[in-house]
Amino acid sequence: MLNTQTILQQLSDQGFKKTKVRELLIGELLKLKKPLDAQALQDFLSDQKLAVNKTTVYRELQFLLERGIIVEINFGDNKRRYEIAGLAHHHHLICNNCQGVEDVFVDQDLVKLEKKIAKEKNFAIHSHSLEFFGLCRHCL
Amino acid sequence: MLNTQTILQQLSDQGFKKTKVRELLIGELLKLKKPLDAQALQDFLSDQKLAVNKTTVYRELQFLLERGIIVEINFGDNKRRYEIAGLAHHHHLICNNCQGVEDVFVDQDLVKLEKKIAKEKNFAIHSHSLEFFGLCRHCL
DNA sequence: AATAATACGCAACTCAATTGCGTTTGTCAA
DNA sequence: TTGACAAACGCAATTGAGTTGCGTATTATT
Repeated sequence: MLNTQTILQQLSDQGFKKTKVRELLIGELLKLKKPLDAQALQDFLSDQKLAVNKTTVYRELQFLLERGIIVEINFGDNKRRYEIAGLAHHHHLICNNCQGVEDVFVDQDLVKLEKKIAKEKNFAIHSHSLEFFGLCRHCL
Repeated sequence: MLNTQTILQQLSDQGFKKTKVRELLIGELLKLKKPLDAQALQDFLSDQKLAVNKTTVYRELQFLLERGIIVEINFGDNKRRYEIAGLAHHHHLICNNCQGVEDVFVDQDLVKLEKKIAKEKNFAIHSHSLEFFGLCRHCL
C-alpha cells in the first residue's frame, strides 16, 4: 500500500527502525510523486527543521532503493534522482527551461517494441530509460 | 560528409586549428561509431603515442559538442559519453554484464509517439533519451 | 536499565568534470 | 622566414555528486 505509515510498518517488521528522516523522506516522495535528487531532499528535511548530514540522506536513499521502495530516475544530467516505487509505469516530460516534470503514460507501445527488439537482437531487456526533453506549455 | 579530413577542413575554414588530438579523436569516433567516455578517448590517444592531459580531452569534447560534431549520450551511470553526430537516429542496447553496446533502430514508432504526446500534453519535444538495459546474447 | 542492531555525524576520500593561468603551437600575413 | 595573435595545451587547484571508515547516538526489545 502506498502510504508512509504502511511502508514504515513493513520496514519495522523487517527489523528496521522508524526514524524521522525515513518518515519524512518517504512522505515527501509519496506526496510529490516526482523524481527528486539528494540535494532537494536534504533541503526539504532542513525546511522541516530536521537538518541532517548529506551522508544520511545518501544512505537512506540507498536503503530505500535496495528495498524497492524508491526507484532511480536519470535525466541525463549526471545527477541521480529518486521517485517512489509502485506508481504506474510512466515516463517524464522534462522542461529545459523551468526544469518542471510532467508524467506521460506510454501504454503498451513500449512493451511491444521491447519484445520485438529482444527477439530480433536476441537481447534480454531488463529495463529501459525513456525521457522527453523540450518546453512545457508555460515556457513555450 | 562523414570523414575526418572533411570535418577538419570545415573547422579550419571557421578559423580553428588542425591538431593531432582533434584529428585522432574525430577519427576514432567516426571509426567506432559508438559512445565513448573521456577516459576511453584519453587512453586511445595514449595508445597512439599522443599522451595528453585529461583537460585537453574534456576541452576538445566540449568543443566538438558545441559545434555539433559529436553528441552526448547518457547511459545513466553518471558518466558522459560521446558519439559522432550525423549517424542515423538510433538507440542503444546496453549489456549490464559486459558493458557492450549495440545499436537499435526504432523506425517511426518513436516519432509518432512523440507527436501524440506533444499534442496531448501541449509540450514541445526537442529530444528524447531511450536506452535499453539487459543482457546481450553472449552474456545470457 | 541493559543490550544489540540500526542509524547518524563527521572528516576524508573518490571520481568525473571544470577553471585559472601561464605556456606552446598552428596559421596567416608581412 | 619571421612575427604576431588566436587557438590549443599542461598543470595544479577546485567543484560537485557520491562514498567510506569509524566512532557515537538512537531505537526497539528484553
